Order: sequence, then structure tokens, then C-alpha cells
Amino acid sequence: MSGPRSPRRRATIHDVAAEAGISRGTVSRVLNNEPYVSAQAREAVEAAVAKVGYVRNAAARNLVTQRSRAIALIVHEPHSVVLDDPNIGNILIGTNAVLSQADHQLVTLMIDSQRDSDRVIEYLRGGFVDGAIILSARTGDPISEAVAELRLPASFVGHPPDAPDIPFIGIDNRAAAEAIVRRLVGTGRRRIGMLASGLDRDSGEDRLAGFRTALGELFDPDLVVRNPFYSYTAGVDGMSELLRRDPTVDGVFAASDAVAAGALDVLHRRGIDVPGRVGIVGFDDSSWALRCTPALSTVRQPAEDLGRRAAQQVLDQLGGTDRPGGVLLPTDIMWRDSA
Amino acid sequence: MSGPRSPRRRATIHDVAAEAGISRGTVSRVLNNEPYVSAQAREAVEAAVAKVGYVRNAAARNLVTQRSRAIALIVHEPHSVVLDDPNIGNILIGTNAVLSQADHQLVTLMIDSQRDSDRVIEYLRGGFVDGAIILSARTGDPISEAVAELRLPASFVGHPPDAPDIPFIGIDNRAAAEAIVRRLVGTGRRRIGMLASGLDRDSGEDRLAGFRTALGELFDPDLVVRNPFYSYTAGVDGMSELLRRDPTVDGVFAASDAVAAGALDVLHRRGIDVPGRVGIVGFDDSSWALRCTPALSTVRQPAEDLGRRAAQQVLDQLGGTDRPGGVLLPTDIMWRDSA
DNA sequence: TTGTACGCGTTATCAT
DNA sequence: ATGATAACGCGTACAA
Repeated sequence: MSGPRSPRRRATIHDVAAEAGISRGTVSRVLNNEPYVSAQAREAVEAAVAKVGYVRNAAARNLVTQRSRAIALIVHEPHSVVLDDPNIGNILIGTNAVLSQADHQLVTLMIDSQRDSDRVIEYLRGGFVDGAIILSARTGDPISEAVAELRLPASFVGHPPDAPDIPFIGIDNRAAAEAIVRRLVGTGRRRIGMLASGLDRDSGEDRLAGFRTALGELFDPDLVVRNPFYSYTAGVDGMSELLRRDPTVDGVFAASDAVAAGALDVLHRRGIDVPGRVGIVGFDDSSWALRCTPALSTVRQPAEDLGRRAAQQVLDQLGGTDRPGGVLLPTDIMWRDSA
Repeated sequence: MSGPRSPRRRATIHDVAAEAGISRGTVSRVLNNEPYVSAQAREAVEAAVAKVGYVRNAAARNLVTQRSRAIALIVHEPHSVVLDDPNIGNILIGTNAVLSQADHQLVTLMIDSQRDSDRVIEYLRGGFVDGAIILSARTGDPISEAVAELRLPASFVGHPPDAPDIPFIGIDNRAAAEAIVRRLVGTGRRRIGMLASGLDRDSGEDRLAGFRTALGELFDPDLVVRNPFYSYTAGVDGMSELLRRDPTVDGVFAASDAVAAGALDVLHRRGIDVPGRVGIVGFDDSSWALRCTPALSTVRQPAEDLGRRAAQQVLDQLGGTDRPGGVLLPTDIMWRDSA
């Protein structure tokens, strides 16, 4: 009942033309919904297509049109981090929505090793995609270099790369951090620490810079605990360390909600009341924020919109519009119960 | 300093051949590391490649080789669920590892609308990929049908599809559920409820069936609360409903760890001791499990291995090996503190 | 409105 | 070991 098993040759335009008794040119025109085809020819082609089971060959089409109608989203992270990052999912949603609308296929590529990196570069070079959106690129990234060298229409999200004139879309991490920390200071805290993460990229650096600015005189370098990852575990470890350094801390700025969640659990476990004795704020407004008790005060990062805008930037470049520069989206403070 | 801006024509083999002063055939041989090329020719080609900045065109190559060396991973879920599902990330890791090893590019495609579905089918048809791995397919899925019709080498993960002879890789949800629920019963609980999710697919159905079998006489249909999603929120709502239906419940089987986490929070909030008054077990052994207090007893799902095996199944088919049938991987019980 | 014929950039076959 | 040349399947001027 499952039809012939042999992988019989795929039908081509040629076969359709023969079946319909007309030329290949006309068949092609019908397939591409071009004008100047008689209704009669159209019908004949459609019938023939159905009969021979024709499906168009993308490689051949791409070869001649020099386009693939596909856009890559490159996630340049160790895989384990990908699943924990609440923003990536939303960025994906936004990107896919815009691309889908424009009839482009989003293909997600992940890089988890040198080998992956090389292969992805080959993939980009090969012309499998017409453009790329790059997440969390680091400085001196081979991917960024390849994109530049290929002059591939691209947009970087979450990271203003080295070159100043390259299109990117992000948020002002520094200003956002400064704003929420100021507000934390406004609640009367004086010994405020930071659980800093991701210092190998702009987001981490900038949040720390904003923290420092907001604190001014109050800033104490001893109260900054560093951890490479934006993770729950980083929060657990960081908070423990922070309490060790100074048991009198009364405020905490966590570099992300996941970090804040870890810190919160440490505080709970030690019976330290939040926000009574310690006020804590996070960053992202991810699903963690509402899952915490008390609900986390945090910076809302417009992740989905970031994805939409990045996709749009790439499409614009494809459409011949001039390369846009960088764009910073505004952030909001979601003030809840943790501070 | 950033080089010419004009998108000058990409160099082709032809250009390389001209530059090196040899034929295109030899250039192609060098590029593909084929034997029977003189060291001299090899050098000349390498120099020419560097000089003219040649990169091979994938479309042309795919057209003639009829292969793309790319494999699709199709995530057939509403996007919002994707980020919450802890298994997907691990499946991805496993799949990518195997494919990377075999020098194939993994491209992740997500489907979040009818439009997406149609486009992805077009993508598959177009020959952009040599095979596909399909996550959480549902019965009667257009994607599954397209894959079958195209005779595309494929492997379904997490779902034994309708057709009995199609390759898939999964776990025995029913047996796993039965095992952990038996163990829960073994702790002396008598009023055990289930927070059932994902009933529109095999995993949900099978876990419920296993639950029922394990309970035997103890089974009470009133104690099964259904929710379409495997989410934290489903756990919150479900647990509330369960307590409403019978405040004396002393055991809960949550269809996933996320669901269990939600249920646990409800229990905490009402001051119901776990595992003292209520024992609760989950499913997945995801990052949720250890994040809960008390740590969750749960079924360990070998997600990464699922991904590896699925990838291998596809590669095997590509290699001409016979289509493998379905494979069920064993699961373990991680017994911790929540029951 | 339709057909013809060329070109897209590679690989593969067959002489040499 | 290397060089011609024919596919691969499609889009598209250009001619009719």
C-alpha cells in the first residue's frame, strides 16, 4: 500500500513539458506565476505536474537565480547555554515571524566547536543562504570575519561589533543597568553588590559599567562577584561568595534573571528576607522573573522585537536598501516585589 | 580600510583555472582532494584560489552531485513551547555532534503556523537537505506525509508514527511511567493523582496509560487532571484543580518536570509538606528537577542520546544501509527527595 | 502568447 | 596526470 519503494528519478520540467505537450519555457512561466500564459496552457501544466509528480529542484533554481530565499540564524554559544538563555527563544520567534511573512526560510545554525565554526562558514560561503543574523558574536569572531569578507547581508543582535558601520540591533545595556540600579538605590540600600556575568561580551561589560555609574560613591569593587555564565548556578555560587565577602549586603544586582533566581534561592535557604533585608533586581524579564518568589524586579529586554528588527535589517539589505547602522531598542523596568 | 564595497562577481573555477593556467577539471580535482594530481598543479591551484578569492558555489555543486550535505531538524511546536522544553536542547546537542562528525550541516527548522509548515515542505522538496529528523510529530502531520511522499531519509524522535515500518527513536513512555508510579505507590500513597499533558501525542497518552496500569485498583479517573501543555503553568493550574477535586491526595505523578515544578510551588504556597504529606514525581530529569526543593524524583530521559541515534539513523539511510525500524531507548529512575 | 537556446558553476566521463 | 566536454535542472532573453 505504500507505493513503489525504488527511488525513481525525480520528474523535471522537461517531463512536465513533454506530458503537457508544450515547451519548457512555458512550463517555467506557469510555475512562477508569470503573466502571458494562456489559461489553457496553465491547466495543461497543472495537470501534468500532478500526473508526473513534479517538484522543483532548488539547487538548479538557486544556481540560476543566485538566491536561496533562506536566512541563517547563527547561534554562537556552547549548546548547553542555549537552552538556558530565555532570550534566544523569543528572538527566534520574532525572526521567524518576519521572515515567514516575507516568504523566507529561517535556518538555525549552531556552533559548538571549532569544527562547527568552520563548517558553518563553508555553509555561508556556499550560498545556501542569502543573509545571516548573528547572535552574541564575540570580538574577533571567525564568523563575523567571514560574513564581512563575503559581504553577506547580515545583522548582529545583542552585540555592536567592532566595525562601527555594520548593522546591528541591541539594547543599551549600560543605560538599562544604570536605571534599575538607581531605582534599587532609591529604596535606601547602601551595601549593593553585583553578580556579574558574560564579561567577555559587551552585554556583561556594559551592565557592570552601568552598575558602577549608578552607584557612584557607593561603589565597592569588593562587592562585584564575577562568573562567566548567565546561569542559575552562577547565581547560587555568586550569592554565597558575596555573603562571604560581606554579610551586611542589603542589595543585589544580578546580571540576569537566571542569576537572580539562583541568588534568591541562597537567600531563602539562609532565611534572609527578600525584600526585607536584601533587595534584589535582575535583567531580562524572562520566564524566571515571575516564577521567583517574590516576583523579580527586572529590566524588560524586548527579545522578540530584537529578532524582528534583525530580520528586517537583513531583508532590507537584500532589497537593496542601504545598509542600516546600529539600532538600540529602549528597555523598560518591570518593578515587582523583590526590591 | 574595509576594502571595496562593490559586490564584485564571485570568482569561479573558471577564473581559478585561467589564473593557474590549467584546466577546470584539474582545479576541481584539487578542490576535492582527489588523487592523480601533481604536486605542482596542486600548488598552482592553491595560489590561484587565494589570489582570486575563490569560494565554491554550493548550488552548482548540489545540482550535479544531487546532495547538499545538510540535514534538517524539524521542530514542530508552537515556538513558545520550544524554549520551555528541556529535552529539545539536549536532542539538538546530540544530533549536531553526530552530524558534525560526519561533516554534515544541521539546519533547524521550526514550524509555528500553517504558513511555516507549507514553506518547510517546499524547503524539503527543494532538495535543500538530504534528510530530516522530525521532533514530536503528531499523527496526520503534513510534514510526516511530505517526508513519506518524498521518500526523504528521515527519523522521527519521540514519536512512533502511524506507519509501522518507518524509522524512529524514542523511549518507552508507558513502561517508564509505570515504573516510577509503582515506586511512588511503594512509598505508601493511596490517593495518587496525575497531571497529564501532551495527550495529543503518544508521549502523553502513554504516560497516562502507564500511570493507570501501575495504579490498578487504586486508579481513580477523577484524579487525572488534563492540560494540553507540558508547562510550569500547567502544573500550577493542574495542582490547584487536583486539590479542589480531592484535598486528601497524597501522591502526584506530573507528566513532566516543568509540570511538577508548578505543582510543587502550589503545594509550598499552601503549606503542604513534600514529601511528608504529598509525594510527587516528574518526568524528564531536566534542569528543573534539581532546581526544585525538594529535589525531584523523576524519570531520566536520554535526550542527547535520542538525538545522536536519530542522526545516525538518517546517516545510515544516506549510506544505503537498509531503513532501520523503530528503536526504544531505556530510561532510568532518578529517585531523589520529592517522594 | 509561446518556443528556442544559452548560461548559471560544478562534477564526471572519456580521451589523451 | 590532464584537458575537453557533456550533463545537472532551471530561468530568461530573444525571436517568432
